[in-house]
Amino acid sequence: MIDTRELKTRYDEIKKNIENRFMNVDLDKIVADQEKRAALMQETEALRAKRNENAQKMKGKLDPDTRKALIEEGKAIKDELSKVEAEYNEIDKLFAEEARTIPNYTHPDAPIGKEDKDSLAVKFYGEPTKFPFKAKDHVQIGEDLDILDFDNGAKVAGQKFYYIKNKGVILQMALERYAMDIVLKHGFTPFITPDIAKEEILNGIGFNPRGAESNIYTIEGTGTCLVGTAEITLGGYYSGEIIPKDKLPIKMTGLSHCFRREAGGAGQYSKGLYRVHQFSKLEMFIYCLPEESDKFHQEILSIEEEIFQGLELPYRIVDTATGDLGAPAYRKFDIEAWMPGRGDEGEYGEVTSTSNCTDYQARSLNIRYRDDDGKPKFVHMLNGTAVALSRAIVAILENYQNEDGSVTIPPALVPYCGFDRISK
RNA sequence: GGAGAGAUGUCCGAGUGGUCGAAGGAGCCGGACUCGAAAUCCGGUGUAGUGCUAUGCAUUACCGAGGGUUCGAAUCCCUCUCUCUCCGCCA
Repeated sequence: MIDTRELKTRYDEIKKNIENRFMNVDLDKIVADQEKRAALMQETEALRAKRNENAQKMKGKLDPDTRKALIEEGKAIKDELSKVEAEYNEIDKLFAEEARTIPNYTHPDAPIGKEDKDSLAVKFYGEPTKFPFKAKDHVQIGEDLDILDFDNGAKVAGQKFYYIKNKGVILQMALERYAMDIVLKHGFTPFITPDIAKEEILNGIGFNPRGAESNIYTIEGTGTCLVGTAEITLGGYYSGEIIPKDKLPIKMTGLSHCFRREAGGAGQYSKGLYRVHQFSKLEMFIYCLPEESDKFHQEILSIEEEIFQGLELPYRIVDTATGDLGAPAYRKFDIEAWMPGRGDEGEYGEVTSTSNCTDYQARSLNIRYRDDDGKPKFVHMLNGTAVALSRAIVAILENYQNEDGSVTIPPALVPYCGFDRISK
């Protein structure tokens, strides 16, 4: 969440930001509730001070009458306090919920716009792959080669689940290791994280585990959820902690399964592996000093480029429009790889995403560092995809397909695969 | 899964319902001593709020988390989380 003390001092900026993000947040009501809360807080604290004073008076030996009078006074204070406290708790809870709906501030250079198409393509790498034959999509390629099986995935687990088989398995493992090696070269500490996290962590990262539009699977009666990304488990790792300044930046990379409900996510553009309920992903995560987060955001993006350039896949980088930013993100860059089987003649499809969430998540999760003046301050937190295995496989199968139905393995992956082609 | 023990500040650790934001130690910061250092001695040293006559003063909350009992809770009761020990089961 943002710093609610800034609701008044940066009111116009916050209001404008909500408009730019096309969000439905009633800022004036939140400010009014904040004032109500402050008034009730003062009242509560004054009563508590009276209660404490009354209790102090009763420490020593007292004659029975004085003692009785003090107890009566204490009881009266207690009754009044419990009423005021109840009112305060109600408004406090409401205000906290409302404050959480306010999005993060936005980087001044982020393109302003409502939708996906308002996002700005800031870089193109390589030429979209062309074939002298009619290109197939990855579903057809994968099923023909018997490396992907959607039918049995649906039978056993349901719609949008799949099996990976045969050399497809080796391809996925090769990709994992290939990406891991590149990320490690840049000084990240590797993790395999839990695939489950507590709701409070989800909330702190900015995911809403509840509600009809939630993309999160919750596990009935446990207070926990299946993670949609290792961003959650890596970001929760230091929750509640004060990190010594000299430990920063902390760079982590985590492999996890990712589970997403994707309610209403069917259709042409999300077929096959592109949008599924479960996939594996290697995620990068950085905790750093506030003044360094823009720099590290660029570093994550450049590592993502290194991974996709190494695979020799054409892609573009998109600077995400304000209306498409998640609430925690201050700025977000996506890499969209060329996917020849997407749409009629191929299209770019998202394969990575990196966000600078500044101190928005750190404030909710209470993650701080001790500054030179001895005061704890909130760290900045950034995340980025190293490789989302399912989507990377879409891009590889479609770009490296051959007319005979076989798929050439990208040269960078051959040492990891132990073969250079998948054919029938 | 069963039985038991525990969770206190940066760390270790004491704590009989009121004199406890919390003994004692370590660490850290400042000072004295020293040519300098070590040792020693003296002083200081949590976090998050709120109010105001604002580099300060006052006040509230925080002893794993959340409830409860009480005039008053680190201390008593309940629930939960986590850690440790033993048993069972198991890749």
